[in-house]
Amino acid sequence: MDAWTEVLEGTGMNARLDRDTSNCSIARTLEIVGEKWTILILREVWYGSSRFSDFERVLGCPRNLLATRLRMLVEEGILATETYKEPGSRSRPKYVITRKGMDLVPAVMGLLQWGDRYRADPEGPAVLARHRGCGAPVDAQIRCERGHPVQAEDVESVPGPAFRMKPAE
Amino acid sequence: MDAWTEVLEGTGMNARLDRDTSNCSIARTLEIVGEKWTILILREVWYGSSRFSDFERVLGCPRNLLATRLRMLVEEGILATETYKEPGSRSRPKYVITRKGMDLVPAVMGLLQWGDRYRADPEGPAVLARHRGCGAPVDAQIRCERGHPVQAEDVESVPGPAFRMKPAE
DNA sequence: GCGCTGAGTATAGAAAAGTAAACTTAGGTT
DNA sequence: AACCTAAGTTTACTTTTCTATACTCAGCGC
Repeated sequence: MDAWTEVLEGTGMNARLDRDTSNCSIARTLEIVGEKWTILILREVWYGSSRFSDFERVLGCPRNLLATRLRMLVEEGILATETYKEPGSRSRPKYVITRKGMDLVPAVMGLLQWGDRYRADPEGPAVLARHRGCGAPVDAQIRCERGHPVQAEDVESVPGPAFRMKPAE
Repeated sequence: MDAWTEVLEGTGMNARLDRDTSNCSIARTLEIVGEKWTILILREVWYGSSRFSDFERVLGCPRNLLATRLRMLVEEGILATETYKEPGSRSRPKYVITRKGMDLVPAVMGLLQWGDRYRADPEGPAVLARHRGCGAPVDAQIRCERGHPVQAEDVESVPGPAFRMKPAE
């Protein structure tokens, strides 16, 4: 009997299938970064872009969508605005990543790594990620609190403190 | 001067802004897992569901989209079909995760972890991930090849072997 | 051979996203 | 004062994706 079956033993309900999925952390993260362009904007920030025109030029994304996504990312605290000033021009806003945005890097690294492994061009990936200074390639790994590297197969999911059942109809 | 500026030194072009983004591993991964429901289906597989009716019940996802997503995931080799048979019923297909699918776990763990940190209910997350056996909580981390844990700030991105410029117009 | 069940398919309408191009704004230059 | 530029906003239109519901299909029990 697994952890899902245990919770509701004897009630005839199924914790796995009848649970409330509205408070899922994966789904909540996707509400923000799951829209088209959002992760690609973050990718460009990570690669070093910061200006509206940078994003427009490299992504080819429509200006209205770009403006909407940037506003949302700033509202969520994933990006912050600062100002820059080219000589001879007025001050304009630029976008920089925050700690909250930096904390998305492991997830994005996971996507990058999977694409590198399964969908790269024959000659390899277009971009490499490496440890600044040390220069060694980096990757996303799962680790347990005690420091052991963990295989995906060795991860189990169990109901947490905010586990709830679907409201009855 | 960073690695992006170096590549095209003196050409007047900008490697960061005028590069070809069509071979980006992040974008290619998102082509597959970026559609609505796809990651949520994988989440349920990871939590232990395997049948069409399981996914429909727990996700509340329209049947045609569910069928489309499952077919795509099988075509991509992320899920595989097996058969199951309940006593008194005919054999029916079920869906199990493959190695290729397992390799998405670090990315999904990254999303889970970010949601747990920034968007969880006050009482905590709905689901916990832990190291089977050892029982300790697990998380997604970035590591360099030499084994050091790496902060997101310490990751730099540089042009890789398949780096190309945007075709001139 | 008839109904039941799980696993789909078909179709039509609604919502979201994408595209293109014109318009606005605010300061710095001339 | 008129002009330029980056960073948007607005509008109108097309395309894609999502949703809801009805329908089909294939075996098993009766």
